[in-house]
Amino acid sequence: MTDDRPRPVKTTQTSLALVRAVRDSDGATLSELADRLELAKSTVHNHLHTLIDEGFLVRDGDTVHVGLEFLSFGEHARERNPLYATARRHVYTLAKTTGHEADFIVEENGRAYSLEYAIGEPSRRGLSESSPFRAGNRFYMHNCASGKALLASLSESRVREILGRWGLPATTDHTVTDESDLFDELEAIRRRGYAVNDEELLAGYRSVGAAVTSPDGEVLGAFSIGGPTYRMATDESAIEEIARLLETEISSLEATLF
Amino acid sequence: MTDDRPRPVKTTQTSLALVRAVRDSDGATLSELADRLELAKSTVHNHLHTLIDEGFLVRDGDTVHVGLEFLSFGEHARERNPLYATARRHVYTLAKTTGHEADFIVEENGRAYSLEYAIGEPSRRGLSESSPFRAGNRFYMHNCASGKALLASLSESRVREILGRWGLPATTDHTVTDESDLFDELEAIRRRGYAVNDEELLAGYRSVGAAVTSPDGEVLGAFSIGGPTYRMATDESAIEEIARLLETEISSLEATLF
DNA sequence: ACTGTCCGTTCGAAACGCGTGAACGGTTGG
DNA sequence: CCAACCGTTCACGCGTTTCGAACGGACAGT
Repeated sequence: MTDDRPRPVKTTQTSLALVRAVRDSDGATLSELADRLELAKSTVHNHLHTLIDEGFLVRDGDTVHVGLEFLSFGEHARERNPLYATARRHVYTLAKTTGHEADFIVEENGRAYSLEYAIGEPSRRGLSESSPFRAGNRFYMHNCASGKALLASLSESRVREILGRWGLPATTDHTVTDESDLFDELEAIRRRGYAVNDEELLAGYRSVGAAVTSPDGEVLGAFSIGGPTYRMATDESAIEEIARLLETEISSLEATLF
Repeated sequence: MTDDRPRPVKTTQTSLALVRAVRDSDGATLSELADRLELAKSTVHNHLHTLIDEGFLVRDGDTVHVGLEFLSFGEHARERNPLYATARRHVYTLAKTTGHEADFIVEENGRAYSLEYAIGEPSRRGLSESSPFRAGNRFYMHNCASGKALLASLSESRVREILGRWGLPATTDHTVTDESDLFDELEAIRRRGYAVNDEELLAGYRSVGAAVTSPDGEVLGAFSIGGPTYRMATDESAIEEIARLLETEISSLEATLF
């Protein structure tokens, strides 16, 4: 499934690798990129200029940045999701009522993409302390609460397909990396109705997630509520309370899907 | 300035052309794309599969769509703008208080990109009637209100550079297509403090825009308020009222820039 | 002023890989 | 059961990308 059976277009791949590198380093110079990707400067030069010409990159002096042209495509992809407009509102109310962080994610190509994200009480945070999360973030399915909630609603064959494609990479030492352990947990999630992520994605971050399913049983996405461990209590009752909140919010959304 | 002095990477260009075609047709099949771009099916096949493999396109049966991978880059580009978080709130309040459509745009590479967009009273609209606008939209500078407001705040040389790069294409028969006419209008905009777009972008759409400038005179972006002609009155006083609203909102924002 | 070093840019030459078109297998509908 | 559509595969030849070396400009140290 991972095979590039059709001959991959290498040139496009290097262009995209450049764009990724630019985003990940939050702005980079031509030489930096040539070093990092082990390409000749002239090669990078040509790629950068075509990407700049197309609007996907912007130059600011000697450094290049990700261009706003991406926004048009990103918004397009996001709004293609029929649930986005409503889910968005639910994210805001969840964040506001809990005071924690809330987001709505969907599965695409075996990965979890955050379509909307909100913080409940930014006033509590120092200005320098910004969240590592934002809309558009891509996660693995097995190490975040909403991802696990989604997996629990998918068929076993689909889950195996996804795990086969992406594996179970560990991002902390709490990450579940054993496939049968994960299947056990998915079973528990189905019983409980919600999933918990206890520092499995990011040390010091805890969250609770639950999936949205359409009347005909199709899984549409998942909401999660989370925050730093010092604000998200670990005891059963606190978790339960958040889960209950999620469930009522989700069932009110599901009621509109007739 | 428009020259592709450095050899453009054609392969990347066709990949991007494919992605554009997919977005513009809101999902397309391989054969459609091959027809439209006059490429061999095998060529399109290879491009699509690498783009899918990278997450920038998604396949749904025989049709491909824009992938959520774009969202990550789009959000990155958007949040790189230091004004985005605050401007966003102002867009919402402008939309709410006026009941019209409001947006915040910035200039990049001589084009105007909408960073945030909101509708005041969606309840008035039929569900099928959705706005042609959304965040991420890219406009020419000369035929939208905020674009003209931005041009009016830029140096003449920069304006000439932009017009030289992109021209003054007409999108309706109200579009200003003569360069000296436009310069006259920019002068008027500087006097008045705001710009008006009277069906110059889109027939039946009217809007008012004004620019945000930093304390040291740098132009940071522009807000606009607009709507269908049947809701946006054309008489002087109504326009003036909206302009005044814009100005107070903008000066409250500018006050926070110390 | 001169040198060293960094940046991006240009250019010719060489090989690699992209683009092609024809043929294939699968599915749908007449 | 054939026709028409879809996406897929493959070998071949040309075009493009890639490279490295040389260039010019900006800047800092001496």
